[in-house]
Amino acid sequence: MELGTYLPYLVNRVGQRFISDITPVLSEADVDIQSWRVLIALYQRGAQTVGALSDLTSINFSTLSRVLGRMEKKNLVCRVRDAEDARSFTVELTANGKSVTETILPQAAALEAKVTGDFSEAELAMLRQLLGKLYVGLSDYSEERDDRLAG
Amino acid sequence: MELGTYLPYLVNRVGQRFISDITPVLSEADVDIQSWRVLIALYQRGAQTVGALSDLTSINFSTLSRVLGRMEKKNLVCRVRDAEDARSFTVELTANGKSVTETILPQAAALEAKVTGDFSEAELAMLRQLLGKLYVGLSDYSEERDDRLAG
DNA sequence: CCCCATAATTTGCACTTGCAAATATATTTA
DNA sequence: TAAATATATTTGCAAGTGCAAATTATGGGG
Repeated sequence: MELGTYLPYLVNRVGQRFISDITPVLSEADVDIQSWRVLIALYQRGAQTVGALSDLTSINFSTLSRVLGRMEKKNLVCRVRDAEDARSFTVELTANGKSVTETILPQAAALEAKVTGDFSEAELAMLRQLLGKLYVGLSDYSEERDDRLAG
Repeated sequence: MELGTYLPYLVNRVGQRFISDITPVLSEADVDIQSWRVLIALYQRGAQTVGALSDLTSINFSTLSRVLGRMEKKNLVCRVRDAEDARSFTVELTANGKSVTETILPQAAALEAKVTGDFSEAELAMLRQLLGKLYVGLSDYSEERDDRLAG
């Protein structure tokens, strides 16, 4: 096996670069990378329970709980008891959170456009599709493993 | 912009899944995810300086320094002063490190094979190529930014 | 109505992380 | 050749992280 063909390596390397490239933009807005993930998720998918948000962002439950704590302090989100199931909290963007997101979003989009400048539309579509398909494969694998453990 | 087309989101999600899927295998061998990255890099590319290893693995310098500390304690790697430049250390796999890597590697390969079971060879090749291309785009962007800062 | 099993979220704790400053060595300069 | 500058790596510190245990709340059976 060669490093340059090892998928987790290729994926991780790109992920890290994305983080270091977006970090200066985020610092400007005093938002950390995890909070940014939460902001986009909420902005694009609307209010969510903590659990749903954890699925959506791939941020660990307890970590997310603390990320939300930080975000609440900065008045980016608020947590309200879910009306239907009082065990859950519904997390929603505050007006300020929405506004901060709308400040960062165009810069993030510009970054994405810039770094994919050499891609054709077809290549971009293909990359997105393949990443989606890979995610499905990985998720199926996780579920199989969990089922095995559960008996 | 939609979450499902936002590249950093798609990439990060896949990266996280890879981590959670490989973690049980690594725990078995008492190796953490960062150490695993270092092990593969050294195994496939041979001994490296700390700096080269940081580039190769995308692990932050100071973090890597401590990861190497842990790995040394577990007798996975050793650091020797570079013969040509005594500022550098050369990091090399120990016999034990090599053996641990060879235990994990087939399982990691099997995981990759399993999660890409639905991919054609062409799709796999395409995915790797596009991730490589994206990495180049991201790296060019980082360099431009650094140049701008440097004046 | 109360108890128990279950589910959603948070917290305690020990450890990891990244930044910036410190250390160690190399190279250039005057 | 001593001082100044540059490069490679490590460390101090203040957060951030994940696991497992604790907390808060639901819903069904007695």
